[in-house]
Amino acid sequence: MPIRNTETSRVRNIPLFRGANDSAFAMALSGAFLQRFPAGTTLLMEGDSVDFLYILLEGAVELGASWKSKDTTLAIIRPVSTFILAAVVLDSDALMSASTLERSEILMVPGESLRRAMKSDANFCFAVSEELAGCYRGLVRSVKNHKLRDSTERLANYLLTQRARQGGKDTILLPHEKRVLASLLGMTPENLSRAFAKLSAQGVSVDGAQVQLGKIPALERLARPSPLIDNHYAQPKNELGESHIERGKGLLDGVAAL
Amino acid sequence: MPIRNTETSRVRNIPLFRGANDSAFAMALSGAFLQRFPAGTTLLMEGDSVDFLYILLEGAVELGASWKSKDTTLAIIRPVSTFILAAVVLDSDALMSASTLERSEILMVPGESLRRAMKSDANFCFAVSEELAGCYRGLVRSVKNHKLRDSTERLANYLLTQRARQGGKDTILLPHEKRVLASLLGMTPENLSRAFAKLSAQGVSVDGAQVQLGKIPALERLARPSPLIDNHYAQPKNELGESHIERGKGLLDGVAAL
DNA sequence: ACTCTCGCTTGATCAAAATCAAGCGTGTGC
DNA sequence: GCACACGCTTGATTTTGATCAAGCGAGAGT
Repeated sequence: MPIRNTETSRVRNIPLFRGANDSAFAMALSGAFLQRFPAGTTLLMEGDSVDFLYILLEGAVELGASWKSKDTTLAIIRPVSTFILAAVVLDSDALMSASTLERSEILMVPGESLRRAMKSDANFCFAVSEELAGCYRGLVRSVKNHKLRDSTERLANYLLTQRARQGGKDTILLPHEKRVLASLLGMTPENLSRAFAKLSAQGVSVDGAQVQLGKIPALERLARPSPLIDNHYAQPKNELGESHIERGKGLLDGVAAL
Repeated sequence: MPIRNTETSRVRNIPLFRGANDSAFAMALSGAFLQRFPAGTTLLMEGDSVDFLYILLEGAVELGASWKSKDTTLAIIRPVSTFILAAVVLDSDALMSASTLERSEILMVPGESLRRAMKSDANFCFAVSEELAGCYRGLVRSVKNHKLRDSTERLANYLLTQRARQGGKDTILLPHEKRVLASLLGMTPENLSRAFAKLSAQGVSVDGAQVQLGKIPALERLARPSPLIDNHYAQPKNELGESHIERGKGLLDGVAAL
């Protein structure tokens, strides 16, 4: 599918491409095409060779991994963000699988074009480094989240993060099915239910996808959110829910779709 | 401490700098200095602003994190490799603490010089992107390792990875204290002992830092090592034990100091 | 030699999470 | 309407890992 002007300008304005010069931008997008996928489509399996950088324009995609009949969700991508950038830069195989959670619109940029553009424009290349560094830091947060907190604490922090991102109101909307959320938070759906039940002591009440946070102070006391693990300030997100607010000394960064 | 020629040429030859042009290399290292630290020195705490890229030339350093009086080891760095590159690229605060496990020799490169060098030389900047992508993929492996395997499986895979890296012999030497290893593998020292005990069924016997792997096939049956999680082929390592064998289509990559 | 410390192990107990097994409610398709 | 599937919840049970509490053995300092 051909790329329309609207898409081009949307992509031109994401942090990755904003600083690129016109010829590098044109070079990167040469051979790129737009594709639409229904929900539940597998875009990429673990171990596949990666030929394109994916840029999610609409919809949602899940990055996951599996081993010995277990599987887990590593991140959920929301527009506008790129994914599998690291594999593209190294021209190597995918370490994660990717599949659409909703009907999605994805711009597919040939890896070779992207790498050539990087080598032709140091500013663009620097932006790619920044993006990768942001992804890396998002993952560091994720590892800390998993190694240092138990499942109830992870859920409590997830709720507070969503609250911050959804405007600070005391009622939030879970953006995904609970089973997906459970997998993202590293637990079973059963335990997610139980974790919600435990948090009723902190004023949390659930009705479908709606969650009321009744006693924020109590919830914060349990969750102890930390800017070194949680990023409450991301909105446009990349591979790991990473915001580019990160740019700029001292500002908040990173983060954890989880 | 001034930088000697030997150090300069060692650094010049690591993947990060090999492709840089001479002026970018000189620019990056302008203002760099060499420093020696005894074992147990804290180099950096979580949340500190990061002014230097660290390049470990000798010794070993532990990257860790803590929350609510718990702490964990995220990675162990061995020469020659860089660490906290991501924070330097984004000029932001450290998400991990760093401290020496042994007496260490570290080259400290001012962040600002590094960023200027990146912007002046697209090839160098590309190498930084590759390095970051490798770090990122190492962390992805780490997350998979933790979310998909239980502690005994992690230990079994760790042993097989060490075996491969130490030359394939059936006796390996644990490179760190067991308590550090336990933290890296995401368990308590007590449970590490018990995990070793369980693996005696797979022919594993421990004597201090020496570990005999008596029945490799049995151990592999339990461990089910996967190239998408474990990297058996790394030797020179970066922030996450990442090897730059990764470069080059199709070759193995990533990995998991853990 | 003698303690002291320290790293490690072992056992007993406890807490957290996975698993197994129903059941409930809503929406879809027939 | 009715059956069915599906996502979610709840309870019972098992497994896994953490915590608590000794104890062991090697090495350092006195």
